[in-house]
Amino acid sequence: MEKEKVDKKDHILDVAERVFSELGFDGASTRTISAEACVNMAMLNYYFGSKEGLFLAIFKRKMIWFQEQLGILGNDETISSWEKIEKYLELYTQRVVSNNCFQKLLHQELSMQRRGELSDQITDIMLKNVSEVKKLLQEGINNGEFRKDIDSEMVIATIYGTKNFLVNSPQLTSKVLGYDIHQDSVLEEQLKPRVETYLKTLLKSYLLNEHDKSLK
Amino acid sequence: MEKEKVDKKDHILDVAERVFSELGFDGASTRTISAEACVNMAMLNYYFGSKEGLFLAIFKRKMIWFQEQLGILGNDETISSWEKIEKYLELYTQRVVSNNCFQKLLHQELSMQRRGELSDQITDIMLKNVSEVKKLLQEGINNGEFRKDIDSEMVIATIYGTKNFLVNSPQLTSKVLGYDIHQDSVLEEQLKPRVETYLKTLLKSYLLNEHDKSLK
DNA sequence: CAAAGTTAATCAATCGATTGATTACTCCAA
DNA sequence: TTGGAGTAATCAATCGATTGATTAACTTTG
Repeated sequence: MEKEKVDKKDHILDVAERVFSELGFDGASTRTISAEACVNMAMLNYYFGSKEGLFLAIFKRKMIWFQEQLGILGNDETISSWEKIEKYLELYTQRVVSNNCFQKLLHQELSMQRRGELSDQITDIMLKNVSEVKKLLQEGINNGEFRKDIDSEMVIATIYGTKNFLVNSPQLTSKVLGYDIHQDSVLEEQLKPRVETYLKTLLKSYLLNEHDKSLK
Repeated sequence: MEKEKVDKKDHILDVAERVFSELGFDGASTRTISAEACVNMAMLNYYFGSKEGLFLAIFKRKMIWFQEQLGILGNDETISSWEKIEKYLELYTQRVVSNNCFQKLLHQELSMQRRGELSDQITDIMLKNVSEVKKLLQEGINNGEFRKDIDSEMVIATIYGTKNFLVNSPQLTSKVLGYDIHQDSVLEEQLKPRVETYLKTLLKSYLLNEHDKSLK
């Protein structure tokens, strides 16, 4: 019984996460969510108190997963700074493709100034990722691998921003690129390797010193 | 008469733009907008047909000026392709800074697939801008100014995406950059020139052929 | 049996949109 | 210049639909 209850709550959270990310907070009605989850509408309030409570429950569940992901970025001393950036880009594009629903929801909520409590928590988590990348970039500058005049913070904005633009505006992206990125197979086999290759090339030309570029 | 009518429509558009930006599309009710604009509720539908029509009218009004500038830029035969890109970046960052509320709202709407008609029309208008930039890039490739293997569509995603990331998540950006971009003065004097310089440097290192870079 | 889980029905509030009536204005004939 | 027909603009009132939330009755479970 207790286990079934947890499973059911989890199932609701799964569906609600998807519907919220598709329609936004206001656009996703409790009726739509409950219908998609095949549960009675009153169950949402029974389990989570309110629509906002449901929304918060989704984030709290995901935060745990996020903290774990942060640990993955271990410090490998055997590879160059540029190779670390490359590995980070591979990890990042992979994670984005497999979690693009939540990523979209996350940045939608991040761009809303209301519900400030929640935005602050998301911001803090994002900051941890940012500082990890900044460390990698600074390391590359210090050991002479990267140019000294690079704008680290802007580079991060480019990495995250380029991905967000592509994933968060699927209709526009699909038309511009000429294939439908709503399909998971296209996302995985077309967009992901293309973004990965592009970001590597773009950042290599910006970050690396001239004499290092020809070596690679 | 005709003039007053235009003025009133323009006044409604001004107010609606602000309210939409503050509350989002769903959060901004027609009642709120009409009350703020001191007009009867029915006037919104009388003038713009529907709430969506009102939103689109705001959007189209904003787009006209920028597309004019783009057209002028594309037809200018006196400057190089790279200089055109530079000028475009200047136009773009300037517009973003002075319109960042609405820009945020725009990409929020674009990231939701509901309200198909509205999203489709926004997408179509955006596509025009995209194709203009693509023309500039292709021109640079054809005349040998740019590298032949650049990914034009991804470059566009980087331009738009980098900006969106910065202005759509003001809390996060402010913490990362170390100054509060909610202040208009900071936005204008700090962020704008920094983004402009960064994007120019980034794209120059990616787009230009090696022998051209040293010339510039 | 009692508590937890689940359901259909319903609540008040608010939404976008529309109606028909009324006012303000334009324009042309007298 | 004036008066009235015709059009555009504006208004209060209200429509049906949908929203999030709640109730009370019912079922399952321990």
